Formats: sequence, structure tokens, C-alpha cells
Amino acid sequence: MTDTQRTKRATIRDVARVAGVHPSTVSRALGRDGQTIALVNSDTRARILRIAEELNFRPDVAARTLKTGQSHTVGVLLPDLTNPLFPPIVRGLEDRFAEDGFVVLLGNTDDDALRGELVLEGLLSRGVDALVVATARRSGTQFLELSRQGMPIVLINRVFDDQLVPSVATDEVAGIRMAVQHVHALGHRKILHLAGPQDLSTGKNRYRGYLAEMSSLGMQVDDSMVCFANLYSSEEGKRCAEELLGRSHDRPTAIVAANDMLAIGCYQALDAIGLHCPADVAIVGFNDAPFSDLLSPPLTSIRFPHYQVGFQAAQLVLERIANPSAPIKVIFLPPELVIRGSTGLALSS
Amino acid sequence: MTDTQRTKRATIRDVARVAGVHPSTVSRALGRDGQTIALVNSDTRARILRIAEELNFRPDVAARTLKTGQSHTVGVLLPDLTNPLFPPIVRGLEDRFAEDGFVVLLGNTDDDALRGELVLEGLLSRGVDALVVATARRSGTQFLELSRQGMPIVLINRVFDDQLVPSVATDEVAGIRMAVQHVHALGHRKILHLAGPQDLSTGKNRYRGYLAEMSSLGMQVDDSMVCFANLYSSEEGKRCAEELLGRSHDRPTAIVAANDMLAIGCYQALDAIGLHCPADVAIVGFNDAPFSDLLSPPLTSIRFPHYQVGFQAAQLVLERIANPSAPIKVIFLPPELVIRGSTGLALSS
DNA sequence: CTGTTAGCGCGTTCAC
DNA sequence: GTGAACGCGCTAACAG
Repeated sequence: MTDTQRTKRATIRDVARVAGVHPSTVSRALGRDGQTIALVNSDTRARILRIAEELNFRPDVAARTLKTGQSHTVGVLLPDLTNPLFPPIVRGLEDRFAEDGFVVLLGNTDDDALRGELVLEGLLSRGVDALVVATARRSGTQFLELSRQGMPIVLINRVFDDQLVPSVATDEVAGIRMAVQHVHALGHRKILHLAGPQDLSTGKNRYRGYLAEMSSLGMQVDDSMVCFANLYSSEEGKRCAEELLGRSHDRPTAIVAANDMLAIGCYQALDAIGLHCPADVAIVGFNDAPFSDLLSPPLTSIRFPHYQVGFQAAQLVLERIANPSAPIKVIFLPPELVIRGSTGLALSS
Repeated sequence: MTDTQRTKRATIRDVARVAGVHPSTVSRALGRDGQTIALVNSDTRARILRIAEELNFRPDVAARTLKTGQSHTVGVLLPDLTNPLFPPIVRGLEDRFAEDGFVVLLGNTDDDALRGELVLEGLLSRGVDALVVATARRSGTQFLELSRQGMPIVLINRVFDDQLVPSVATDEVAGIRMAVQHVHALGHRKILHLAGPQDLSTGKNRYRGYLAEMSSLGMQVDDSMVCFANLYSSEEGKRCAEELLGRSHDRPTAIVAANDMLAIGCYQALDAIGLHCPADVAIVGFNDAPFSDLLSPPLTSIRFPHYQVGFQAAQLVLERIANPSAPIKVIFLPPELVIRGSTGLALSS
């Protein structure tokens, strides 16, 4: 008994004793408010609520979970919270979930299979009521299995090839098309693409979007007009931009990068050979990172409603918890073109 | 009974039945591994572990929590996950906690009293074993009360004035002193401070650090050498920098800003009047935001080990859970000076 | 070393 | 409308 006495919170029984009623009456009085009109006399109900308040009573979620099988907790799997993409998404998730009294359990997987497995175990044994999955590289078979067993799962920014799963994603293709369209409207005709890693879905989608929009605009694309970065880094961006700029004799007038970091690499490459943006080459980034408007020139970029992605994903989760057999929804959120100095000039030619 | 059947996980009793032993034996076999040498026969233990594995058994944390009073869950209160300061801290917390099988429950308060209260309630009713508090503006009396009731609490980047509480903070004063010392060593003698909001502890501490280091270096400071921003924004930075640059007839050679955003404002102010950094004025930022090395010139700044702050805070929490009466620790983590182009030149004079 | 018993706090029967 | 009893899954106490 040397155990340190933790805060003794009032239990449902303490309330019952003070109110002079049976514990189960208290339980009913506190049960989901708008439920049925009167499971309990409204006078005694009022008294119970008052006493509960006075005693600072809080239902024990663990006990409730054990009894009902609902933890009011949702697991969120993501590669790395430190990736600036995720904090707004998580905020959106939390805000929506909070409205319904749900809470988020975060798991960082680092895109590591072993760690992912461990984290998933941890979430599962905590009895999460649903899963939000934003990890990119995993095969997903385990999630399909869980889903089949009745666990509501919502995907973020990914889809399974072989099965329809509820998901919320940004419309990357639409985004890159807006970018290409934008510079095209400014008069640019030699529009190159600094593509991202093709083993990432983002890199692949944005590349496809570039091809699609160029084709829609009736413009030819050949291999010399695209360079593939192996990473989303400014160094890789610089390397690729230098390659693009050095390849052909007629210089590009615009480069659409698959990512803001790559766009920064373009800035550096232009700098290195004495060219200027936007006077010589217009640059468009992708993601609208927080620093995009701080660059010189400020970077035109494609902004995604990340907070909304989280919010909508939470919405989907709640819907599926409420009605597991509801039709599966796949939501694509449209991006927004943010025009800044890096595409500041209309071409005179 | 139309209720959707959730994944029926194997219970400790299922394992017991298959293994032909009593449930409590299974419980013991699965109990903290390195505990005592042999609470259970190692053969049967091995068999139980094997069967548990086969049955895909996961302990039900809710049940364990109900029984033991320990949820293996820690609540983390912060103003806004979207503030880039926090993701690395949260990562640090999660990584350390994960080592001991603890999990983090996040609560965003938005520095709003009401919301903070609600979030705290939510965490408490989920039976968090401890609290990590990184909210800035709240009075803290409720936390002191909780602490008095035996709830382990660790503060991040703040201290209570009136009572000693375990905490982990960055040494802001040391940081700003390094900044001042750095430009002083480069030969600068007219060193100004673009201070942050003085109603924030960060702004106050950094201002104090500036004064302290200037004094240590034997340099006079008068009011014209400091301008106080009302916000940490580049606009405010620009406004203050313009004021500083316009005030006296002998121009400053260096400005130490209380924050990277303010430093960016300095860039813009210099730009506007045709001066150059670092040739005309050296600039030092504070925080080493992710974009600092992307600016032109790249910004010299003070980097804080945010991840370590989280990691150490988790460490402190675990220590206090293990031994609540252990002496209170207050940890200050030292910053690091990151030298870049914005202070690239030694002064010739 | 292992089986037995009891109960953590709550919600849900089923009687009255 | 309310009281009584039971059990969710697990672990701590006590036997044997």
C-alpha cells in the first residue's frame, strides 16, 4: 500500500450514494442526452446531474470501453509528423473528431514495415474504433484484412489498387494541370516539368498531370522536356534544373516543378548561370509550403486544403462508425493556384 | 443483435483454454518480461507465448487500465500542432514514450481557456497517467492543483513563477547571447536588437539575453537600439527594421532578431532601401526555421533541439511515473549557432 | 509454480 | 420509473 494515491475521481456510485438512488439510475441519467425522452424522472435526473457536477464526476472511459467495446478513439497512422504536410491534416482530424467526443491516437511509422506493425498493434490493443491511414509505402494487405473484419478504415492521399476503400485525397492531377494552364495562359510555350520521384504516388500523379494538360493544350512533350528527381530536395531540384537548362538550345521559358523544394532548386540553378526568375524563366512550385511566399521572388505554387483533408477524413470515419455498411465514398479535394512573383510576368512574345 | 460484429480478438481466456491452464497463469506468463526470474514454469510459459502468438492475442488495454489504474497514456497539451515548433517536440515525446509502451494523447487548446478546459477534461477522463503541458498563456493553477493531487506533470518551454515543477526548456538567453557574441566576434560594434512581443516569455527572455550579452561585452545599449515587434511576423519585422534603420545617423552593422520571421522582415526592409545583407548589415535570426537556409542570403540563426526537448520531457515523465517523489528536475537544453550567409563577412573596420 | 476468487467502473439486461 | 444482478477482460490477492 505504499502505492501513491492517484487522484480519486468520483465514480457513478459516489454520485448514486449522495443522490440516494441506485447506480444504474445515475448511469441512465447520464446516458446519451437526446436518446429517449424519459428513461428517468426529470426531477431526479436534474438532481443527479447537479450532484455529478458538484462531485466533479467524469465517466471512466476505460470502464465504458470495456463494457461497450467502443473506445471513442481513432488511430491515425502516418509516416512522420515532422513532414509539414501532416500537422494541418492532423489538426483537421482532431477538430472534427473532438466535435463528437472522439480522440486521436497518433502513430508514426517512419515508413518502416516493422515499426508500422508495432505501432498498429499498439493502436489495436487500445481498441481504436477506426483507423485513418496516411502511410504511403505499405502494401496495405493488413488494412484490407482489418477492413474485412469490420474495422472502419479511411485512407488519406492514397488508394488501394485492388479494392475500393473510403478515402480522402487531394486532386494532384488537377493541381498540376492548373499550374501548366497558368503559365500557358501567360504566353509560355516551352514548358518543362521537373518531376518528382516516380516511385512515389505524388511524383507519378504530377507527372501524369503534366502530360495530360500539355496534351489538352495541344503541345508536344518529348523526353528532353522532363527531368526526374530522385528526392524531393532542393539539391536534386538544382541538379535537374541544370540538366533541363543545359539540354536544348532553345531555353525553356517556364518550369513546372513537382514540389516547392524542387522549385527552390530551380532558383539556385538559375542563379548559378546568371538567369533571373521570372524575367528569364518562370517557375511554379507545388504544395505551397509555408516558406513559399518568403522566397525571392515569392513562389507561385499549388495549395492544398490539408486541414480540410483531415476534417473530411474524420467526417468519413464518423459516418462509417455510425453506419458501417454505408456506401463507400472517395473524396477528391481540389487545389488552389496561388499566383506570386515567380510567374509574375506575362510573356510579350 | 443487428449490431455489427467487430473483430473478435482472442482473450486471455481463449489462450488459457487452448493451453490447458488457468487464465491467471496466462496473465503472469505475459506479464512484464524481465520482472522476476520465474513466476511461471518456463516450459509452460513458452507454450503460452506460442499459443498467444498463434491466436493473435493482444491484451485489451482498456481492461488492463480498469484493473490497474494505469492507462499507459500521456496527455499532451499544446496550443497548436500547426506551429512548426511542435511537430518535432511531439515526435520526440512519442519516440521516447513508445520505448516504454506509452502512447500520446494530443490536445490542441488554441490558447483558448474554454477549449483548454474541455480538452483537459477529455484527457483526464481517459485516465492519462501524466500530463505534458506546452500551452503558453494559461495561468496554470489547475495544473498545480492536479499536480498536488498526484498527477505527474512536466512543463515544456515554460515555468511557473510560484512553484517548482519538472520542466524542459530551451535556454533562450544562452541562444541570444551566442548570436550577439557571434556578430561581435565578426567585428560588429553597432549591434541592434529587433525584439519580439514582450508579453510572450520568448520575447522577454530574448530581449533580456541581448541586454545581458551586450553588457558582458562592455557595450552600451540605449533605447534607440531596440525595437519591439508586436507579433512574430515578417510584416512587423519589416516595420521595426525600417524604424531601426531610420532612427540614428550612424547605421547599424548588425541586427539580431528575436525570431526568423522578424529576420525576414529585416531582409525586406534592407531591400526596400537598397542595402544588402550581409555586406551592409548582418542579420541573425532565431529558431532556425526549416526555410532559413533557403533564403537569400541563407539566414544565420539559433537552432534549438526541439526533438530533444520532447524526448527529454518524456524521459522526465516516465521517471516521475516510476517514482513520483523523486526530486524535481528542471532541464535547460542548449541551442546551437548555425552560421550562414547572412553574417558571412567579417567586418574590415 | 499454479488454480481460485474477487472486483476495477460502467451499461445493460430483467424484474418489480 | 427504478433497483438488482451480471459481466466486459484483466490482474492482484490468497491458497494450495
